[in-house]
This record gives sequence, C-alpha cells and structure tokens, in this order.
Amino acid sequence: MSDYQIINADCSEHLKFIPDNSIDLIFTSPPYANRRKRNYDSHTPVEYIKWFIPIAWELKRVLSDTGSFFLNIKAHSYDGERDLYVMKLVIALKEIVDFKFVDEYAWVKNPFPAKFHGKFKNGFEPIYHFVKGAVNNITFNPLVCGTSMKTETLKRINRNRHYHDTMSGLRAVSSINLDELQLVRPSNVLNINNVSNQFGGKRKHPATFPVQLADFFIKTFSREGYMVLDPFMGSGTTGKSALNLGRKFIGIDNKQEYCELSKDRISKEVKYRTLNLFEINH
Amino acid sequence: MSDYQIINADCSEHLKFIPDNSIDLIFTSPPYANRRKRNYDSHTPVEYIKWFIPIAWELKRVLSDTGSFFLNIKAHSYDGERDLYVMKLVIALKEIVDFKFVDEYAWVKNPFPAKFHGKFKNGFEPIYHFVKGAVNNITFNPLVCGTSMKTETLKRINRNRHYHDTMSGLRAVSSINLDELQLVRPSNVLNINNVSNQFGGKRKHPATFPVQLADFFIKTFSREGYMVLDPFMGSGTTGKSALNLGRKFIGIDNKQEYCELSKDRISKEVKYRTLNLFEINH
DNA sequence: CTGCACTATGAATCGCTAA
DNA sequence: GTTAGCGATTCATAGTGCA
Repeated sequence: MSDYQIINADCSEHLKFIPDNSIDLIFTSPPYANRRKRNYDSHTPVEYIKWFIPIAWELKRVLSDTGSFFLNIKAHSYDGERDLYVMKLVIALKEIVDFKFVDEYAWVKNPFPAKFHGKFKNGFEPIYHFVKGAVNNITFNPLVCGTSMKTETLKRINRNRHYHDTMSGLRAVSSINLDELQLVRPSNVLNINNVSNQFGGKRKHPATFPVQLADFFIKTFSREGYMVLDPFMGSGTTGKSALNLGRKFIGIDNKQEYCELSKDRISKEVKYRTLNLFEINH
Repeated sequence: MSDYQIINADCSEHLKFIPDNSIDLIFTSPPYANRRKRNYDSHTPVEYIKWFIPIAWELKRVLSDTGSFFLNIKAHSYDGERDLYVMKLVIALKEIVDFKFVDEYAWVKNPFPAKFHGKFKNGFEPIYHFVKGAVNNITFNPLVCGTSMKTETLKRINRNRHYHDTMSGLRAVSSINLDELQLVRPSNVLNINNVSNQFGGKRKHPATFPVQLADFFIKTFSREGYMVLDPFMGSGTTGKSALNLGRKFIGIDNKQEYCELSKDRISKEVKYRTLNLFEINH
C-alpha cells in the first residue's frame, strides 16, 4: 500500500470505512461557516454545529488513544460582531462528543490589511487541541520544535553547575541532561507567516495554511510512520507536511479539483523525499 | 471633584451608585475562577458565571452607547484539560446580558517556564471586547497606537502616487490622507511582556498586568477627559494608565489593602503628570 | 556613581510526599 | 483517605549589593 491515500468523497460518508483507533493524528481546517459558498457547501453558524457533530463522532472513533486532533477554525465577523459559533463548537466537542479539550494554540500570522470601525486587523487564529484518551499517554515530542535557551540562562547554569543553588530555582541543574540544555520547550503561540495560495500560478484553494503550521503539530504529536488524517484536505498542505516528515497520510475532500491539486503537491513531496533518501544511501 | 475615585467596596454593590451611561471605558481583569483563595473570594467555574452576570448587567447599564468594555480572563488547566468556563461566560455576556461581542485580542506575553506532558507553556491571554451600542458609533482612534509603515510599502506608494495602479491594490492612494500614510493600524495581537508585581519591594498584588496593556485600550478606545472604570481594580494599573493619559478614573476593589496600594500608585501618577504639564508651560 | 552579579518571583501545572 | 505544599521547569523584569 502506498504511503498516502487521497479520497474524493464527503468525509461524513467516507470516514465510516476507516477502522477504529487507526489514526494517530488529525490536523484539519474545515470550511468555515457562511464562507466561500462557491467552493464548499456552506453552513450557517446554527447549522454548523449540527453538521459537524456526526463527523466529530467518527473522528473520535478512528483516532487512537494516544492520538491528537487539531482543529483550526476562526469565526468571521458580521455587522461588527464576531460570531460565537466556534466557542459553541468547542464546548459541544467536549460536552457532547466527549473529546478531552487540552488547550488552545494561537497561530500568529501576518494580518491582512483591513480598515473597520472599532476593530483592528486580525492577526491570529486559534487551533484547538482535543484528545480521546488520557492526556498523560498521548504521543508527545516536546523538544522537536524546541527553541534555543537564552544566553543569560546558560551563563547562570554554568555559574551554578557544581553546587545546588536553593534560592534561584537551579537545584535541578545536576539532573538535567546536558545534551538537552540547548533546547527549551516552545509556547502555545506560533509565529508563522501566511502564504499565498497560488500553486504554480494556476489552480488555487481559497483557504490555505502554511506548511510550517502542520509541520509543528505533526513533528510534536506524532512519530515517523504514524498515520495522519485530514478530513477536509483542501489543497493538501497537511499531506505535504506528513509525507515530507515520513508519516503516512489519508486525505479526504469532496471537491475533485482539490483532490487533483493535492495529488500533484503530495506526489512531488514523495519524489523529493525519495530523491533525498537515495542521495543519503549512496 | 478629583480626577479619580478609589472605592473600597464590593463592585456588585457599589456599581448601583454609578449613573446610567456615565462610563466611557471599562478595562478590567476580574479574579479568575478557582484561583488565589487567600486574596479574593474564589468561585468555582460552575458558580463563576452566576456570580458575574449580575455585575455584567450593571456594567452594561453604566457604560455609554459609544463606550467599550474590555475583559481580560483566561481559564486554567486542570488534569491536562483547559476549562471552558471562559467561553461560556463570553456566550452568556452576549446572549443573556445582551452585550455585543466585537472581537478577541491576543495578549502575547513572556511565558512562565513550565514542563507538562502534552502541552506547551502558556504564552497568551485573551482580552474580550464588548460594546453596548452600535459598533459603528463607538469611540475609536485606530492610529494612536499605529506602527510605522514598512519602508518598502512607502517606496511603492511613492512610485505609484501619480497614477492609479489597478494591479497592486493602490487605486485608493489618492484618497488616503497623507498624514496617516506613515502609520499603519496595529493588529489584534499585542506583544507586551509581563512584569513582576513588586511595588517598591513592599506591598504587592498577585495578578498585575503591564501598564502598556491598559495604555493600548485606553488610548485607542477613549479620549482625554473621558471616564474609565475598573470594577476589579487590584493594584490599580488601569487607573495608573488612565491618569497618565489624562482620563478620569473610578476604581473599585473589595480589599482595603489593594485600595491603599492603588491610591499610592495613582497619586504618584497624578503628581508626575502635573509636573510634566508645569514643565511644558514654563 | 556606574556597572555587573546575583536574587526574587510571577493569573502555571503536574506529581509526589508529608502531615 | 484527604489535602497542603514543595520540586521541577528555566524567562523577563525589578531590585539589591558590592567593587
């Protein structure tokens, strides 16, 4: 079997064919309510939750106990007010579908210039993290995307290496693995600029997120060979990231043109990766 | 009457004495649920909304039609899951108290060092913006906190000043006020590092936010001489900002020691501001 | 008096141990 | 059994002390 499958179907129907507990990571950005009617079936905020919940039940069923589900969605503004259906959706996913809600990430991006009365440019989107099993058991590689430790902290640690400093919180120095000293854990704020949605200047998708965003969650919440799912694949960015990082991928989209666009982008990724492996081996 | 009042009372009682529509801006950070039992009366997440709603009715009554209400609050994590009571509170403020919900700001701050399984350090807090009247009519000075325009953008505008460039979105140049060209509007992501809460090394408050955070909202959503209210004053940071920026201030707190701390900090601000005016006039 | 070194601690959270 | 409290993590900032 290939490392990836691209399925042109409505995920509310196709997810039924995916076995229980077979998915290690879900990263997806579903079509937002009342947006881009031309490209996707649109839902009003009220209908949105009713439409999403049956899909969420399936997502929970196919997700493994150590897996994670990341949902990127932001409510639009209408008449100066930002809609609250996303908050209602998050509450429903916990209280009705019985997902555990771990945390909210802030994806900070380059804001699109805009000029409204009473409101500034939108510079971030939330990403909600849900799990099915115990939070303690989920797959987690916290230092894969670690940032370098501040020089001042390193200096301080070197000063205090040989004794226990009870006052400044450095008693644990002697137990730190020195190989890990250079890296510290990132925060839940991700600074990643958005990208243009033109692929070769030809076909495009109306709502792309940067591949680095998918990279972050795939690196930190899955391992090589694990299975990644995107039930609203769009232009296939999750798949591109997954294949590039040596994961397997299932992508579902109900538009044939997006499936073809995704196939193009992901197959290039596979060729590129194979080429890299070839070069390494010889 | 003085430019500021500090009232040692429970705001759920004292707000009744403030006239309708007399407040131009509310900026507050109420005690969070289930936190610091020693310093404030604590509320469980379940009780929290019931406790807050009667206060919110009063806040709405005293707020003017052109005024804004900013609420800084973030749910805690427990057993690996972040509580959802803050989302429920926001929904209640809109659907029960009938505030209009304009937008959510992300205050991005320096995260406290931490190591959890399945979760990263918390690097941001939300600030929710509510209004009472039409969003179109609220007091709003979008460029007061504007950032300087990127050099490349300025160059491009100068190149294209004298004709209409239909391709690069510059058709509107001729209608832009040139005085505003140097400034671009900020986004709803505010990067402000947190500060330690020691004031002269003596008295302190367990939950201070940086004065720059209050500055941003007071500058952009009120004018000189306008009335600012903080019903959960704490160490008086909102008042310090308001007085420094030439606004009037009413602060309420149910702890006498915080009222005294606030008086100290705010009276210093008034002296400092008076001194500045004196120097300017002579 | 200036500058550097060092201390203290924060809307944190989880796990462990002592009481 | 139940809870209170400390250790670990390791950054920004303010304050203190000493050369």
